[in-house]
Amino acid sequence: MDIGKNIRIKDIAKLAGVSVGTVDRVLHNRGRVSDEALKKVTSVMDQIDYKPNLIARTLGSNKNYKIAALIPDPTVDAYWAQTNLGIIQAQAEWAQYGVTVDTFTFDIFDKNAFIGLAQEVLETAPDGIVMAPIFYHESLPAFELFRDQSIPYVLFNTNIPESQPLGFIGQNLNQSGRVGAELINLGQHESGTFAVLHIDEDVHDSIHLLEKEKGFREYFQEHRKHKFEIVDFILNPNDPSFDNQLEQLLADKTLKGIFVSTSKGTSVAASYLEKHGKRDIRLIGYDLLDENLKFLRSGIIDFLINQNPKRQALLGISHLVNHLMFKKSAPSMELFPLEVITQQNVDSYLGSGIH
Amino acid sequence: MDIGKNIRIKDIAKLAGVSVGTVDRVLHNRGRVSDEALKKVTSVMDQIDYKPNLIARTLGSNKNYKIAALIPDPTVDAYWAQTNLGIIQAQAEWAQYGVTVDTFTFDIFDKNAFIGLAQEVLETAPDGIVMAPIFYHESLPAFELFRDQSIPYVLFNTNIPESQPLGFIGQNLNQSGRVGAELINLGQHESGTFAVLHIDEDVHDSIHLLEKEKGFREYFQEHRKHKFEIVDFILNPNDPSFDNQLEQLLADKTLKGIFVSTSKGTSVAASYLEKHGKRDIRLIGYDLLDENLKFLRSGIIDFLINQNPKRQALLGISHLVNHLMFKKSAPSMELFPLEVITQQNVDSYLGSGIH
DNA sequence: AAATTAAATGTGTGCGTACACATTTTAAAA
DNA sequence: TTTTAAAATGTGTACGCACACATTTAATTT
Repeated sequence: MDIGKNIRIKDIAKLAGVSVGTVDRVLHNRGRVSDEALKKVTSVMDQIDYKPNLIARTLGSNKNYKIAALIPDPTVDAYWAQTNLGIIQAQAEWAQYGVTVDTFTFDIFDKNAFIGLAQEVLETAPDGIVMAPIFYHESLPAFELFRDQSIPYVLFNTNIPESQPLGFIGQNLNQSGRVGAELINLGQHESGTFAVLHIDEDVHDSIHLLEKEKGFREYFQEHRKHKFEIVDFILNPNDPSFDNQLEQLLADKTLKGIFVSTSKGTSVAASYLEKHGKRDIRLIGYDLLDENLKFLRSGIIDFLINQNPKRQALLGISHLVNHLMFKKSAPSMELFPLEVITQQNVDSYLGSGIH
Repeated sequence: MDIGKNIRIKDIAKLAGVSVGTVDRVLHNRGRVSDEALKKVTSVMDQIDYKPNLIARTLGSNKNYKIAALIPDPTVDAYWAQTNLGIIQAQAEWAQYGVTVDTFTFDIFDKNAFIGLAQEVLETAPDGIVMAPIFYHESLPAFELFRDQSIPYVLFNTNIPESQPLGFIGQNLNQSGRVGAELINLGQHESGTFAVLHIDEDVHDSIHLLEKEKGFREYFQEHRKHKFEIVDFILNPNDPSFDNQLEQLLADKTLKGIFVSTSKGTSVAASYLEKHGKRDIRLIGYDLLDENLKFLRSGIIDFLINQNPKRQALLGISHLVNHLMFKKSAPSMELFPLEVITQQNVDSYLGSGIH
């Protein structure tokens, strides 16, 4: 049919017996077209399958887009370091298309500084923003500022749907907790105790963590026949009683497994298990951080659930670029698969570029 | 630095004090340039970071690329049906860029017809080819034909590295078998038997399957402390003794788990386990086929390893388009992660568009 | 009917690259 | 030195779209 040449605006104009200008006005409905001409053009449009050449469109406009990325300081946290890698990769990928990405980092212990940073971002007048809104209350006024300037923003890691972002990239946290529960439960036949550990310097994403715990508990309500107790810890490594609390937990002879809700906490828990020689306690945690990988390979950690922070950032930026540059709209919510990482498949994840 | 305008060929020409034509000749080294001019241009190139505008480049050439996809008949096999979905998605994705994908299907039971099909493909004079070379010997002459016409080809599913394709998309099969072994071994404390089942109408990808088995066995050689026996079956559902062989296997009271190496065979084995009420035997299989999902959800299948045929095809075509249209080269081998699918994370895989 | 204004339509140019072709410079032959 | 060929370099155009601007046509007003 359509082999060889593609249909161009010019072709439509010829078929409709009008000029390309008129076709252009119809296509983008910017008025100033007579009913007669409109009818002629739409009639042609109905018969043929016109697909605008996105390449040509983009070449014409040829704007240099500036994107701002707001993330927690990657130098003090391995999780956000991975996020940063995603930003760097996106930067490299889109540089040829004239996209620049400026990263703005904030201190996860200093909520109040956040809004100031948002202001600072605005002063650079970016064309779009990607951010990880880990401070709920402090993010809301930032969103308002962005909307006032009608700067589109994409969220990742944590969703705040009521802010109506252009898009969200992340995971279903409740389901993530369920996966954790499933993995910890696998092949456990005797009764005993499971522990859920939230290890974090701050409670900054407690909603985040509690959502996982909720899913974890739901799973057991639905699936468990035998009697199992779930104990719950919210631990701060800076708390003087931190060591004590953990040691006490490990002293429990009936302890069968530990589910750690944070990526950083995973390796902390693992080092305790290692120190006490508790290789038989199943440990489930989050993310492919170097520390975690070490413990996964040595068998202390049994499973890691991959949140793929790198890819979250990468896709967030791609989402924005597609919107700005190609005027292409992607689904407003992209939920990543809940990847289960084991000793045997971990390398296949590390090897492949995107994942 | 580089904010605002990007460096264009025109800019380089001005800086070097030559014309754009000369710069063009240097960039694409098509000769006809004096040593002096060459030096001037390369000197400028060393100082600045020129990145050609891929959009403009593509617009200029503006060829309509025709890609041929060679796959087994998707109407008779759910696995290849998924592959076909990937091709269809790629088709939709690239249609706007003037790329057409023609699918050529072959009968997996008729090896001899394959070379004829390859000939047929060549007659349509495609600009590139993606194929799943499941017939090793029959594929070799096809590759030769493609190379004679210098038509680039990308392989997926099965690799034939010695044919030096433009790229390969697939998985590490040995490691895949290891993952299967790891999952089957998880939490098994008593001694017993594990079975490896190759269920397939034909032995067409036996190398494929044996590679998985090799990895499976290697894992046990390295990890198992307790005594476990591995039994091995190569089954053909069309064989009259098929039922008997399977029933006999299930009669073994020490049987702890089954690892099925094929996607289709997975649901076949599952239906037997269901029929005999053997819910305690761990079953590991391949791929998110509808049949398999049913058994995974009902708990007959414990784990599925996702080969992601859809994405393999999708990426294979993208690889080719990037090569042809954007002259961008991707890594020549893309090994997908070995995704472990469970009851609890399966929906997160089905939901997300790409995975 | 002529003049004025508004509406409708058409024309032209730039975006950055690649490539064909025209022009200039240099080297070799007469 | 002039002629001729070859090498080097420069110029112009197409690719498809968007948008600014020029031109034409229709509707009002004088």
